[in-house]
Amino acid sequence: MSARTTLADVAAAAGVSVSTASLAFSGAGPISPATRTKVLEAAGTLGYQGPNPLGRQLRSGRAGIVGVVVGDSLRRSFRDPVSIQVLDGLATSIESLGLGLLLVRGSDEPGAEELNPLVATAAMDVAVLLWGATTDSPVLAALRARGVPIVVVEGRVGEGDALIRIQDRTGMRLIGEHLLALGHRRIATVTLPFDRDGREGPADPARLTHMRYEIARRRLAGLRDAGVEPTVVYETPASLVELGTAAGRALLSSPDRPTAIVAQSDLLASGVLLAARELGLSVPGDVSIAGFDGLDLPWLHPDVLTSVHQPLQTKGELIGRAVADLLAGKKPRTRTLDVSLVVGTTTGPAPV
Amino acid sequence: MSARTTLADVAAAAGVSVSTASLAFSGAGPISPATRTKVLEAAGTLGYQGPNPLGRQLRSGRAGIVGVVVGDSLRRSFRDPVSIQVLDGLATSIESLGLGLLLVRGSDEPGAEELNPLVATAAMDVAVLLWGATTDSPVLAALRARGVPIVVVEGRVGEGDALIRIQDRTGMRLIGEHLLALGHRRIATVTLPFDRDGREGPADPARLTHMRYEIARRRLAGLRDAGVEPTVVYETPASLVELGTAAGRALLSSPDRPTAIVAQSDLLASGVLLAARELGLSVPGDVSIAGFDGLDLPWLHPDVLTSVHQPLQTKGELIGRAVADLLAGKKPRTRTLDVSLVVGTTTGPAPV
DNA sequence: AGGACCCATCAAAACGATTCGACGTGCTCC
DNA sequence: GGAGCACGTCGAATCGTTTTGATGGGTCCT
Repeated sequence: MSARTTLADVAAAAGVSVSTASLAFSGAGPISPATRTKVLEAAGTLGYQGPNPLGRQLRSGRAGIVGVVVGDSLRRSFRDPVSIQVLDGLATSIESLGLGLLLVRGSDEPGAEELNPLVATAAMDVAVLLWGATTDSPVLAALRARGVPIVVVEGRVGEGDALIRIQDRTGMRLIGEHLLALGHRRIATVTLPFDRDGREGPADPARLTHMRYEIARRRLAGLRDAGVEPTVVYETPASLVELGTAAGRALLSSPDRPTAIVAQSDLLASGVLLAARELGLSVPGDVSIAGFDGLDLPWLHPDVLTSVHQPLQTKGELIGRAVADLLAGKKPRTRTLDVSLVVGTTTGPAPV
Repeated sequence: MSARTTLADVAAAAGVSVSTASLAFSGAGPISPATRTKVLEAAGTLGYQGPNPLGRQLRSGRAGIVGVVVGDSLRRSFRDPVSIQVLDGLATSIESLGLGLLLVRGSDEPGAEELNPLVATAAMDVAVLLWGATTDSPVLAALRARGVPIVVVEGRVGEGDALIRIQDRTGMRLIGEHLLALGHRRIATVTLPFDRDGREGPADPARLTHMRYEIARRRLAGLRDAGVEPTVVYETPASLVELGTAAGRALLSSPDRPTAIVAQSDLLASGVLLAARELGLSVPGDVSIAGFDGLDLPWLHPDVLTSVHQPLQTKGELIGRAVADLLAGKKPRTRTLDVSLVVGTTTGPAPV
């Protein structure tokens, strides 16, 4: 018990060489069933639990680990069911590849104050940047310097990184067209953060010109693609219900109240919906509300959000496939997933 | 680029021995500032990004990784904010120890159909079983066979495992006393799963006798400690809002409607609350509702659940400390965290 | 001036496995 | 009956680092 039993011990006990014992476990290479069972029996009596992963890893040069870099606080990152579902798909996907999932907090502050040392030192064969990596992210730089292959999700991709994303611009265009067809003309939008400075409130034109995060930018552009010019672009610092509620209160109690509000996430949209209920407004009678992501939010009952569904589970699996491709030495590619508009109970004809 | 540069290369370039180069990086042992910078410069020009973790790990015998075993599906496990917050606390805590967090799916089906191979093969220095491990869990058995030190959270502990838990029995007693003091006599309870068979609905006495999961058992016992004998014990297969709603509908539309409902989690309680609203019942006028965990649920606005607060973040940190202790070779202990009753807007005097 | 230290450096031995090439067998085929 | 072949086994090298014990030169003390 004190000194862990090693493959050499097992080999000695079984009366074979270390290499043969190794073959008995790995199954690679020819070995007679007789010796194989002999080795396995010896392992059994010695309480040997299979080859030490550390030794195997060093020799093979592979850690068997995929580093998943999430936002600086897990609590904040995982408060959004979107992340969870993607992570779930990813986990099952890479598990079937025999890989483990290392969770790495990684602030992408370009000030590079203090980079999580794990990013630089932890053993990982591939890294997945789960949200909106920006090109100036120090995490990205550190990983690239280490030569770790990178999969970026919904961000801006650098040379040689794989990218997985959805058609969010198209999705938003669909919502815009849907609302226009219903006769809406005064449409406001509640957006995801433009930048990491935590700004909250209506964005002035100047702020709209340089948006750091791709997601907010693309989704806003999608709305414009439909020909919708939002009366107000209300920015939030995170995708949280309470921030949606705050935005909803502000937008819905203004004198020139919009007839429709499009939020860039379902969590924000549900906040807006709660604000509308709170103000005694009928949805969609007085105001239509649409979101993005296609989450299942039971506590919104009996309402069902009109939203753009993205295949979150599939997204995770696709990330897993990208990981496998990179490990196999294939060239990194960009894959874009389809989305679909699903009309719920929260959008209807514009009030006359 | 093809063959990764190694410490030996750096040493050669700097004109020193490998051991000296190692010292330059690790900082252990004496080394002159001059040679140190010389080595670091050589590393810089060669693009060497510090010692290969795999080599270091093999030599030191430590992977620098804590395996966190969660339920069989991340999506289901992390749907509850409770888990997220604990994980967040744990992540920051072990990060400060310089350790990484390996997420491992682990079904604890005692049938042992197919154990996640990661449990048996992945490199980890300590394992944390995040929810309600039962003593017959094959995951537990596999880890113990490997000789991996184990921290169990809210489960039944085996010999030699550390255990972190909260005073949930006391917490439930507090809720029971609170309701009794308000004059409630017909009190029903909505519970977490007793077992993993997915049963849903009122539990008959037979079922109450063998409850596999500690949490449900202890929380139910706490209510009884207060002298409350629930009129109905409504079991749910998971801590989900919609299951709470279903339970609430059933309990609140029955002829001998209870005047108070205690749920074993805030998510369940909020579901019950939604059901009450749906049925047009006044809370707490017609029925009082209490939960457990102390979550911040903004979408319940303007209601605030009466609940027992448990220090989730602290819990995560405490798990981290237990991990550190085990790594330092200290003897595993059991730590129990305090809880406190926080009265919200959802409980009031029993209707006359 | 000589001996006792001390400090920086180095060589070599782990750490635990995988894998390549070599080496015997025992068999088949001509 | 001899040459060739396939199969199973083994020895040795290798992965990249850390760490221990030894070595050498310099400094300080007596």
